Amino acid sequence: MARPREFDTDDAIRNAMGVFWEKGYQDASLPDLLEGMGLTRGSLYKAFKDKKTLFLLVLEHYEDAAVGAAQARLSDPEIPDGRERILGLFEASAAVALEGDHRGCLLCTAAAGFEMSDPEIAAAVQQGLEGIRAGLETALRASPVHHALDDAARRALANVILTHYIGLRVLARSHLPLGAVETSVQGVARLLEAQAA
Amino acid sequence: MARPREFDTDDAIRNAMGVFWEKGYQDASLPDLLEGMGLTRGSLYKAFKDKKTLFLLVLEHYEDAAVGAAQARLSDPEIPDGRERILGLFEASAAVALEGDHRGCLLCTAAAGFEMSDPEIAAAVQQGLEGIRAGLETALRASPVHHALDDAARRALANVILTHYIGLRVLARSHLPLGAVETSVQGVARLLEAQAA
DNA sequence: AGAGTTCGGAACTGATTGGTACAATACACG
DNA sequence: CGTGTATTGTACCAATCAGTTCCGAACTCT
Repeated sequence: MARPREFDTDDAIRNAMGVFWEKGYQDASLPDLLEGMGLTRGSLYKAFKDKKTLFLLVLEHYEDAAVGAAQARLSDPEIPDGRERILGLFEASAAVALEGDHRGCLLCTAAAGFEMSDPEIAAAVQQGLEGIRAGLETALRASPVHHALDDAARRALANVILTHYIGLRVLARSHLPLGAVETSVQGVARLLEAQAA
Repeated sequence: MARPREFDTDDAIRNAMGVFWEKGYQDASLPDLLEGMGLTRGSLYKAFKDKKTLFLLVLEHYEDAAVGAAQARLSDPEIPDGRERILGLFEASAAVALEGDHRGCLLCTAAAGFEMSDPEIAAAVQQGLEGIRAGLETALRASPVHHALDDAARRALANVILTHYIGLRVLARSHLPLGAVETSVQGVARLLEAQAA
């Protein structure tokens, strides 16, 4: 009955994700978003209400895309040993950083920022990180060394690996030449070498 | 020759550290700082030039105080086994978080933020984190299991533990009830259990 | 006591923040 | 081919940002 939208909503969210991913929630200004999304103020506020709502949509999309990809890798049946799936995830994370992609992980960056004082954003970030942890637990179930762990122990180990993942992603973002990114895979290997309790 | 300053510079920096620690560099507004430091705009700019310079002084102070305390713990001769020193550091970090102190680590928060695009801030943060790593290496030298490691292997292990430390501190700040803070000590214990290469 | 300086505090600046109001526009439907 | 409706783009808004200016007050030294 009226004029149709000139842009694709999903495209816009994808582009917004790029901006938020690079700059973080607070440091992505509205002009930044408008340029990255290729639309104007009026369109953005009509379609997405406000900056925070847009960010929540972006987090949702990130969870579908990036977290989903990680989960797929962590449950890949073509790699029978779950330990190798986890190592592969860390290798890939380190590799993109070493290739010059210093965006890190959108969720990890958000977790370190002041925007966590907003309960809705905090809930979305928590959900995403729990998705990664769930993927890690799936992989641990497929590890010959760890599959016999009880639920609590498996969850604890997944938490440890998740902590390591966050540290790696923060360091990847920081541009700091500490060498920790390069040796991160050794670290996870070390975590997985240790025998179950 | 003139009117003396009504505040102590070191006190002011300490108070500024409190504000930056809680809110982060970007999110600490000038009114926040003025209130926390108990002085007015004119005084602040006369004494500290600008916000960034003040933050660099705060980072310096943090390195002396917090990083210094960590290093002291990591080289404490009363704990002969360096592994226990490291575990103690993580226990303490987790404990303050579980007691409700969600400030995390000033350096780790800064490392995850956009302020790292400033080279002076990045350099100061790097120096602080390298201080922590140096402390970890010192402790590893006092570990019966690890003291025979060559320099590269010890440094790699220290990097791994540092990565874990950053992840823990970010999670402590995030308020997320992921359970990773509670089990973090297990994680480091796991890292230290593994035999040397 | 008087001269010389520095400090403290408030008013102000220009830029930028996220968000809104509204008019012009372009399309779908009848 | 017009009418109605949703989108678009621009101009605007108040609030806040870091930083500056300036004058009166307070103190030290002679």
